[in-house]
Amino acid sequence: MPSMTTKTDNTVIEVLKTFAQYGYRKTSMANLGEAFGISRQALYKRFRSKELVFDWLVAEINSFALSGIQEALADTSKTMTERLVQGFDCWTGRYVDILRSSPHSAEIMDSGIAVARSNTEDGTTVAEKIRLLIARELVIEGIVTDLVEGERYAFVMYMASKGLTLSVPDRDTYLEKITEVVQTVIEK
Amino acid sequence: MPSMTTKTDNTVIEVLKTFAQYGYRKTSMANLGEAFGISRQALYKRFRSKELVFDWLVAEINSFALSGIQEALADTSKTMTERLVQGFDCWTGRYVDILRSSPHSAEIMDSGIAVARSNTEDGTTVAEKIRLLIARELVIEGIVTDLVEGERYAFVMYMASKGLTLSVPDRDTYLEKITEVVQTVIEK
DNA sequence: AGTTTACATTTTATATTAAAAGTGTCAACT
DNA sequence: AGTTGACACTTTTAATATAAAATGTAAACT
Repeated sequence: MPSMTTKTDNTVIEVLKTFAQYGYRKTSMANLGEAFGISRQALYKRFRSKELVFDWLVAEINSFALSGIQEALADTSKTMTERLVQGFDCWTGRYVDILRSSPHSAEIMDSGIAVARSNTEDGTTVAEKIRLLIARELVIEGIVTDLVEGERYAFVMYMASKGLTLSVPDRDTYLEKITEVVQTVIEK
Repeated sequence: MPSMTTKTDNTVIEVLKTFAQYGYRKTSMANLGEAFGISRQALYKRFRSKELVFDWLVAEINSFALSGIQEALADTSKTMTERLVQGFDCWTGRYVDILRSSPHSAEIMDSGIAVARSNTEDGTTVAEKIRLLIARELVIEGIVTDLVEGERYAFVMYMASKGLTLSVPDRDTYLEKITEVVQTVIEK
């Protein structure tokens, strides 16, 4: 797991837990203050509204995913499968327990996805960015011959990862199954 | 598309549409009667309750998926990719438009999945049955060397299909993307 | 950067009703 | 197999008022 990005991360997890527990609508600024470990009024000095807290959360999750994938792919001491599994864990896996144990997961995911759609400066989504990173690494490692093929591989793994989040009961099972997926796709 | 199974199918689609439109809870026996093209009282002569209508719907969808996959895989005049795509369309693709246009899709899918979990005589789920059918065909076609590998391939495609249903706006896009997935997994 | 108390305002939650809609089952009829 | 109209009963919804909670901002203070 990435270490540079894990500093501010406890609050991210706490805030996500809060939204997951109450659902977006019923989460109050007081609840969120608790998640941040500060008072409601202090939270208002950081964020003018609940919506901005949520936007911040999505941005944090996306930036953690992006840097997590980059770190994971860069660790050439590990096998490609291990690197990809770690990357997918940073991207989605680490939230499986929180989201699966909540009845509001669908709502939270939906809102998150809506925000994440037009989230980067250059107009591309985070998912597209990550897919390109994976594709490049697959080319470098000689697993595929060109970027187009690499993006197809990344696409299949990403979609399977999405499907897994619906089927899997916890993060451990997610990691087990995403490993199977990655192996099946890249080890030929 | 399979023809033998398409006879009773219009009502299946209408009933699914009805549940998707109103949500399970707010769907009344009168609504369902309309979907069947009969009166409410006549519907009571076929099903004692709404729950039994829903169970019937799930059973119909599962049996259509199973026979659809079997028919699709049996058509050796087509390429393996075409056969698998047609199979996945019978399994999930054909419901994408209905479910995506409904705000109650998650609710309906959840209930459906719950029923489908313990649905076949031999204790296995429909998904497991279909995965085995695909695995067998992949072995026969020489795409994989053994059943275990075939099941892994089928698992990846199934999970990617699940992920697609969350990402894709309509059935046409689903078909386009599932084709890409199948090609990437089986054409090596 | 944070705390607490305080405030006017808006937004939800709760409780009580009466009206409406849905349930499940008749019988008589096509 | 289906229709319609009717039935007693239960569940949902709608309307209303009141209480409770959350919002957003401020000031004085650590």
